[in-house]
Amino acid sequence: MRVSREQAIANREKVVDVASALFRKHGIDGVGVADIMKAAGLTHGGFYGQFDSKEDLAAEACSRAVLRSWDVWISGSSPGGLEAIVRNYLTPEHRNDRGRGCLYAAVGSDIPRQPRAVRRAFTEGLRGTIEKLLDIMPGRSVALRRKRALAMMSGLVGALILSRAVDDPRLSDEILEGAKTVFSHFDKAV
Amino acid sequence: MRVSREQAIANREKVVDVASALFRKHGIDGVGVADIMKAAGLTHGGFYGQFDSKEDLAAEACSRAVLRSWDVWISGSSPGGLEAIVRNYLTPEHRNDRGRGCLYAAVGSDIPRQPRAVRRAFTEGLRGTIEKLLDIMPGRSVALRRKRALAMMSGLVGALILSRAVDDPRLSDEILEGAKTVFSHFDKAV
DNA sequence: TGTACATCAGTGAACGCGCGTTCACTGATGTAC
DNA sequence: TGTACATCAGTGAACGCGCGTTCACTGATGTAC
Repeated sequence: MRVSREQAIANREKVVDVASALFRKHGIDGVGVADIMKAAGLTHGGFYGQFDSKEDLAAEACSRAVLRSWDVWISGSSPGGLEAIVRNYLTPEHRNDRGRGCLYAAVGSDIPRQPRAVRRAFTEGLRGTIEKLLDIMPGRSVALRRKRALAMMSGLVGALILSRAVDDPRLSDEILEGAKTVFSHFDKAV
Repeated sequence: MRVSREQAIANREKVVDVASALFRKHGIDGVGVADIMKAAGLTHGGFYGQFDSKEDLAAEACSRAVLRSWDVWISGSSPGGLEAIVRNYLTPEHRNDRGRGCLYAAVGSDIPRQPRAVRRAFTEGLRGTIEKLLDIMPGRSVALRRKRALAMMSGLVGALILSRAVDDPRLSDEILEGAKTVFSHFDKAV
């Protein structure tokens, strides 16, 4: 059943989109090629006509996941600056919606075990996000602003990961609240 | 080949120890029961004489991983207080040695996908660590000290996860350094 | 203390299952005349 | 514009493999006399 060239391109896009959500929700090793293709409305056999391997798709899906989340938050939180980013990032909604949330928090501790291409995609995404955070970070020198950007990134990602890992909803909320309070104006220290 | 009762108990301990390291190094879903038993010097068939399931072992191994890392760091960093904990936690050695490092950073983003018993073990471990961090955290009120403890925990775990995920050694070192600088005296803010 | 037997920790083959990947095939699309 | 054929996106069965788990078995340990 051949389809038109545009349809084939649209199908490929759909697969990457669906994969970018499923990988974040269930982990890269937690979803199969067949699951992804099924969620995209296709059968698994056609996968290797579009991608070299699952690893190939994972790298592309990671790049896209970064673009679809962080880039939007940073420009979308623009008027409020850093405080607005912290407020938008550390919400119960973000915690509960892994599939559309931050890639770094969703698969962070899996990445060291992933193949090179996936790690590279993650790294380049993170590098870009840090760069953008640096642009709006206050501080006397670039070096200090960069340190703050890296620390803030760590704090946000860590808080989201722990709030998702924890089994107790009260502790989970507390983690989000604590991190929100502290990181909202942690740039006044140091 | 029956062994003595003490030997059997020692073997079980060995399995939990080995599992606690392998789970941190390769992820809970990244090591098989056979791998663990082999590393403990046994064959995989005997596993179910000692444990109900892989999940059962994973929960026990997580509890042990917490006791063998955080409890030691907190009491071991005692004279230097918080600053010493930050300094000891955010080192290249800790980043490079996942098997003997912090459980929260090693498997944090996998935990939401783990069975209930494993999540509970993680949660109770984290709750205890937070409590101990709270005891040495400065601040006017308990509520503030608790918020700081939660935020510091998030910052440390997030920084270690990102420094491990990243493919570029320079960026990785930078993350550790940035977080160390900021979190060493972030309690002076807020 | 020594012997005879029951117990049970550990062995290794086997199971069912889901995974990533391959492949012969199908039939609508794209192209050449 | 219409027809005949080549192309190739997508199908679904099949592959080899590793996983968690089960089970009949082994033989040293523990126990009863």
